[in-house]
Amino acid sequence: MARAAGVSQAAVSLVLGGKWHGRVSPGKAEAVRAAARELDYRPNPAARSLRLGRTRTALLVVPALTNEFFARLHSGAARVAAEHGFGVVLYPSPEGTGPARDPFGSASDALDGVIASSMASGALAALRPGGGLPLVMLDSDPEHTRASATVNLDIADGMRQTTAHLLGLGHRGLAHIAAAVDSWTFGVRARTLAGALRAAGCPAPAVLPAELSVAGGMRAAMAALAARPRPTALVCDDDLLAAGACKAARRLGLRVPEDVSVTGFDDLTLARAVEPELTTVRLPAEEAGAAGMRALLAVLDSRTGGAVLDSRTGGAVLDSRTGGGGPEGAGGPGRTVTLPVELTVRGSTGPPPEAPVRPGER
Amino acid sequence: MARAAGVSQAAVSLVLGGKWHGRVSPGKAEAVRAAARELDYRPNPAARSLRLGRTRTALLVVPALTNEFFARLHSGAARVAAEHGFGVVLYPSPEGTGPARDPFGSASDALDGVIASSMASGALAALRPGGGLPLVMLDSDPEHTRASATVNLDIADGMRQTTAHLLGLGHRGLAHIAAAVDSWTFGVRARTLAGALRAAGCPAPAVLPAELSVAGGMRAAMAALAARPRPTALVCDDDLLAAGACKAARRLGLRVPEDVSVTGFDDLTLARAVEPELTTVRLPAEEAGAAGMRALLAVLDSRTGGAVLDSRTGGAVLDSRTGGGGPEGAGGPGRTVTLPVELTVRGSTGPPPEAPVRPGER
DNA sequence: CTGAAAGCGCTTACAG
DNA sequence: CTGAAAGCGCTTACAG
Repeated sequence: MARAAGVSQAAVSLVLGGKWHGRVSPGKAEAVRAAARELDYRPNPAARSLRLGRTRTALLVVPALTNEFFARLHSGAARVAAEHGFGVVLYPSPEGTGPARDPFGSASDALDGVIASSMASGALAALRPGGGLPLVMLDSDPEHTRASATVNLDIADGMRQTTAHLLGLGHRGLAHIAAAVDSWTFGVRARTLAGALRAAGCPAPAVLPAELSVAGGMRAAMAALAARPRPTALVCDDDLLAAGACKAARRLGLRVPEDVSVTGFDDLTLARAVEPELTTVRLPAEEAGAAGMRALLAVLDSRTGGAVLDSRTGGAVLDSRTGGGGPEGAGGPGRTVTLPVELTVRGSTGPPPEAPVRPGER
Repeated sequence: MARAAGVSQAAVSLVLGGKWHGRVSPGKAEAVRAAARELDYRPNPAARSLRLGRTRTALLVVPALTNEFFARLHSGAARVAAEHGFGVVLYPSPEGTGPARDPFGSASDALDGVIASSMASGALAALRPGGGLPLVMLDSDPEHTRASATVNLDIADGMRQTTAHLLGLGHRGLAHIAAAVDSWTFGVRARTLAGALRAAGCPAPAVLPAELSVAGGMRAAMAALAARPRPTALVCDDDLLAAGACKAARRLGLRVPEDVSVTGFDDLTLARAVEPELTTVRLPAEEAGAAGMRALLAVLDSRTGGAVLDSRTGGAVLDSRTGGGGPEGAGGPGRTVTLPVELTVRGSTGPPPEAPVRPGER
């Protein structure tokens, strides 16, 4: 551009790249900037990528973007990426929670790194980015060693809060409407619920596997509520399942929460649309996406000696983190960050029938 | 790659590009393919883009991906894109339905084309892709001349079906819970509803603007239901608003549909999660996204003399279209395609109180 | 049919 | 401080 527009040739690169001090005279630099402004010049990213060997592009692998949780996750990741001149490409996964098959076989862009969230257990092996691409795992088993960093939500604590809330209300007979998805995040929910009940001296929960949808939750809850003695609370792995559980109760002539309490997970828009509104664990999805992207950028930065972040932001990645990520921030290579979650109590839970809260028990 | 792996140099390009017949001997061609398989070779897309001047990347501009409608739209567009070796990048728009400010100022990839959906009226002017990038509009004013093609949903027909359904049940006093978003799609809904009621000799509907959310719908519906005579049906621009309207009714001690009927638009997951389930217009969002991408690919193809599609699929774009796009298919340059929509009747509508359906009136 | 070369637009050493 | 050049990995004319 500047060849025609003003002054020299590749001084443009130096000036626009911000590394001209002591290499280009101030007058020339200003001329370059003026010309760039004038022509609305933008460096060709393909040429840039070819030269640099980096693409400023991250792949985000999620089970399904039509799930609001993952849409929020994407939103947070894309925001942070954009702040640093990065793009996000989504693995075009088919509908459903199936794992990605071969994200790297598609004609996608070349990638600088990968962020994968909530993958099914078996899908980890399939994640084989060639050439040692940095991989950040979200909502996944921190023991997975392939990951440069892991950003998790405190799923276990969310389930503990849920259980404590129900036990505090006086419930003893719980059923678990469990997502029929073989992933770490749902495994934690099941184990934590079972463990908390055991610790409280309650009977083990009935476990009803459910397809991850409103209809699936309804079917599983119908079965759960047919058992005798009937459970007084249904702990659902997800708000969709919880909405379905509420429908099942109503269909059976039971009132929520008077006859049966229902809890969810996620705090989707849906949680406040249904009646009664759902008691659910709010998961900071957008923050998780943002933290995941920050962690990836940090890994990239450390591998290139600061080239990733400095070129645009002066390396402020770790300063702009969303609070709550623990004292160490969004996580450097190999680290695991766990974001706190919080139970939001709404109308779908109450004391069990014929068993009012005993004073002193919370 | 093949330099080290097997035979010649740029014969690789010919062979892998599928244009080697009569230019490379069959033996060599096979050797190249074997080597490529062996090394899991993939051409560097940056180099390819630099050379070709095309990036096989489309920008999808939507108000907010956390809205399920747009997530589905994206899903359809991404699927078709992937089938043709294209990528989709999303404009990283902030939450909310605000228009995109400057999709092209970001450090995004270079683009081959743009698909924009449901933009606010004022946002059209801001859509200024440099260099005459092809633009496909979705769910937008077909009069907008900047677009190479337009893919619409038959919003007007959906509203007519809704109105006919309610009038058929005996309703005469309708209120319109209208999304407070200045876009073509919501303008059509308002005009069509008003027109249909006028044509039927009914009073004009009260129009209550509402923020596009459950809470917004609830607030507007509370106001609508405070009017006297009270409307017997609330026509909502969106399922979120409809869910809010149901909550408002319940809060006022009114039953849905016995005391007041409620209709929505979109057929989101939410529509079947609430109780009663929503009567709503199902919008084929994924098909619209797919048709939009097909239209864009067709434009690109015509501009490059077939290079876009032939290289991978033999130009089968227009053959693989989802049915229902009208006799002309997904649309060539400058054309408008309108996808049909269908009212889905569920539990949130019924006869008005004290006005049973008169026999013969549908 | 085969091979050597040009050139897409950048960035970064490398001589002046 | 300035300028001319190399080279990232492709694709496509262009001579043999």
